[in-house]
Amino acid sequence: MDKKEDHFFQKVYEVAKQIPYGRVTSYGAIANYLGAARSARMVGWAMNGVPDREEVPAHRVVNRNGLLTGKHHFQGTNLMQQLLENEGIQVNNDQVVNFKIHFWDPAKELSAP
DNA sequence: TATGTGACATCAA
DNA sequence: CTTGATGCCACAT
Repeated sequence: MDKKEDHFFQKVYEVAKQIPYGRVTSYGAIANYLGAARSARMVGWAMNGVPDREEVPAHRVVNRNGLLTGKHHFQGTNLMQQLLENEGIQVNNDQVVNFKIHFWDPAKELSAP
């Protein structure tokens, strides 16, 4: 029957988990892919509510400017940056270098099955 | 039910 | 150029 469920958060987790290695995306891009372009904030909110069984690489999700706005939510002070650099992504001053080069657009890469 | 909040995005001055 | 303010939607209390 009609079970709405939190398909919003669920979808965010799904998309985030589909982010390929060495790539990054923006909250707005995910929100746009979900059809809630104006709910970019909800994407970040979903990250804050990531269930333990959901392994979501939130460190691969940054804001529109490629700035690691959510790094404060990670353990340590620069864990998010370290994770990104560990994947070959250059980060300078809490900002992703060549962001558009590493940018991964779900609406384009996933582009509807 | 109403109020507050937030890991964004966009515009204006 | 920088800073401020607003909109937005879903969740929490």
